[in-house]
Amino acid sequence: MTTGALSDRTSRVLACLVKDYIDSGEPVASATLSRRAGLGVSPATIRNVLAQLEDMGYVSQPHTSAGRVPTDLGYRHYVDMLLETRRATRDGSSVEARLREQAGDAPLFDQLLSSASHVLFEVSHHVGFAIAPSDMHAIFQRIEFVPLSPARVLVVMVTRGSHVSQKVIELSEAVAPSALTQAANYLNAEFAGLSLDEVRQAVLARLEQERTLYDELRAVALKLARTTLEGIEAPTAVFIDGASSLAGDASAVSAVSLSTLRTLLRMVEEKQRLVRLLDAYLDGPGVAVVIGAEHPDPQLHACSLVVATYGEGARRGAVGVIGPTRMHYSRTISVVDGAAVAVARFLRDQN
Amino acid sequence: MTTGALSDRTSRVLACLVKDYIDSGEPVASATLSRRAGLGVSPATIRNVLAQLEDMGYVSQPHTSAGRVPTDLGYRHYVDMLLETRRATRDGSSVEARLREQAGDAPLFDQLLSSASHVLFEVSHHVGFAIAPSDMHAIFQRIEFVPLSPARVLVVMVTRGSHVSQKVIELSEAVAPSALTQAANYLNAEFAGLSLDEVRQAVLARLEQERTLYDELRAVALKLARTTLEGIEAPTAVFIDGASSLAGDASAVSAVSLSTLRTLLRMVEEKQRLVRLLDAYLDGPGVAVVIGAEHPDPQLHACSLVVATYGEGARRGAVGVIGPTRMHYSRTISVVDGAAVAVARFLRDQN
DNA sequence: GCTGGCAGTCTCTAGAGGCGACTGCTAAAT
DNA sequence: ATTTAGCAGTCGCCTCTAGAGACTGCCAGC
Repeated sequence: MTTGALSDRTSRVLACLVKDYIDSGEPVASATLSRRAGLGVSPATIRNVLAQLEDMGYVSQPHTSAGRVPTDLGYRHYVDMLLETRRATRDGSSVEARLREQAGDAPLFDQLLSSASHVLFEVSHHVGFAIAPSDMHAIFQRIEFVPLSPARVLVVMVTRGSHVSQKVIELSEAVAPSALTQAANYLNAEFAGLSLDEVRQAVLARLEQERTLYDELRAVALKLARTTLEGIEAPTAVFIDGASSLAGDASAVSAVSLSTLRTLLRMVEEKQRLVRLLDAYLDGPGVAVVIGAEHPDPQLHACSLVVATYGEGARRGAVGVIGPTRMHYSRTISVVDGAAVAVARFLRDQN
Repeated sequence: MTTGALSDRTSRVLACLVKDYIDSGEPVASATLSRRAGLGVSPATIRNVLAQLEDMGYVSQPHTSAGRVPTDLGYRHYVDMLLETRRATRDGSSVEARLREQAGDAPLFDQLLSSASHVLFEVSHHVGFAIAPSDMHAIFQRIEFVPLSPARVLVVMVTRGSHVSQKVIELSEAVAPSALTQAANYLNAEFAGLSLDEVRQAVLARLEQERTLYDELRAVALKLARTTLEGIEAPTAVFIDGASSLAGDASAVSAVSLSTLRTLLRMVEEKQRLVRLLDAYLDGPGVAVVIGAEHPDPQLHACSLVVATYGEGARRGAVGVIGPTRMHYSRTISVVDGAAVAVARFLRDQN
């Protein structure tokens, strides 16, 4: 028997073991499997099968006289089976309905993502998250200058997806409110629709070109734009919900160790960490599952990640769930997939 | 000896006990106090004092043959002493420096508060928070309409303190972009500087008054304003940092129970809960400390709250720290006080 | 009023023993 | 060759016990 292909019976025993362990959280005994797997074989036979599975690394024993527990590889086999059979039977309608109810009819995209993370949390009881496409907010739509004091200006910049960034800039010299308005008009007329990078370059080019500026208005506008774009990064918007569930998990079993808990909480605080973690998995389409030790970060070896992408090309974002390795994969995969489909549809409908 | 006034020696013993317990986390023995209190009396004498303190409810024994642990009342006495002596020796300069470094030179007020919560967390190693004055964002400064599609408009509203609110509204009929611009100009000219409530009322009044509207531009502007102000609440801005430290606390001692942990985490998620909790303590000026069972919420009986207000009158906000009852009060009070002073100064400088 | 000494109380830890839950192995059955 | 039944063996967990250590409370003397 080669590693890749398990016989039908062996595979079935493994699947039953994983399911049982996910439900009970306790090592599964051969007698239990004999009763539940529906194979009509005795515990002794199951024991033989289990011995093979253990040799191949799919299950392990916490101690000599205990039942079997799935290893990460065991989960992997189970999840792959699930993903295989799912292709036919996806049904995210209930998630989509919930999302609609939660987010309202005409949400901002950010609101939709926030709702998505919330729904994922509520349904899965694990930490839910949603990430906007990285270029989401990178297209310049509009700029506005609000005078605060003669030499201080609040800049409000709207980028695609109705995202609003703000910044206060200090001017070297006073600028009249009317000049600010005109500067904004000029910039809006000239640059709307370009990417932030393109705007940046265009602004610098023109400042260079028209070094001897007759038109003082333009000069002010371009300088303001330059200052505004300095150091403004369109940050990837990340929404996370359900951090409080971590405490619940920790009480149930200490399967999720405290250091893991802290890593996750810190991730909630520094959301960029999550983005970095996910970058590696944002390639393929559909639902991906990362289990335990498959994570690069050793602190997350006790966690699994279920993530699905939405959107296409560069405008690709992700939604997903982070929970303990022992999670209800079947339901979680359904839910995450449903959420991704719903978000994708919203995005399509809007364009 | 009456309850209110402890003799000098008794008070000193209590203070020493509290300090020691805060450092060590373990019941303090009479011998230890005899050594450290600097009173030059034998353990037996200390035992007599402790027996009195126990009668009066300032300390308790976890079990018969253990040292003493301060009760909430004991902490209270200690903290009151601290607050008394602090009046002379406040020194928040290091906190202010840190805050400046963290927030940069010309931060938005929201950024300042966010930095404040972060600094409080870093210095105290407990959960730090900062709350903006409730009316902070309630003065209308400017409005802007960005067309998304013929019948959908993104409204960007700037209120005092450079706070930006946004909302998408659906129009019953298409409005030309130029009309939107003019509407914004009109509203900005008419209503800047009024409170949101005043704006709301004024808009309704004018709509009523000029029922037969010649000026279509005005009609559009007022209707847009009405729709915008519907259901827009200037939410109290709350910043919290350091939730991940909770996990650390929980590992150190389970003094902070899991249900408490969950309550706090949920508070981080639903920030309005924190505001509600604090409302009761936002009356007086200066630093307030709420210890253990003094909290109305029984889930927080294991926690203490150190909070200071800044600003005056209705424009009063708060900064503070939430941590276990056994926290380093002396340092925490310093830090919170320093942060409040720094924020207050920033607010004063800006006006 | 303070102090030294002593008996008493309680926790904590380590070790022993019994119980229960499974497995691995072997030998017989299919 | 596969499956099964039975049995011996292993290990975790719980309880019980005993001993050590840490303090206190109280009493008698200063």
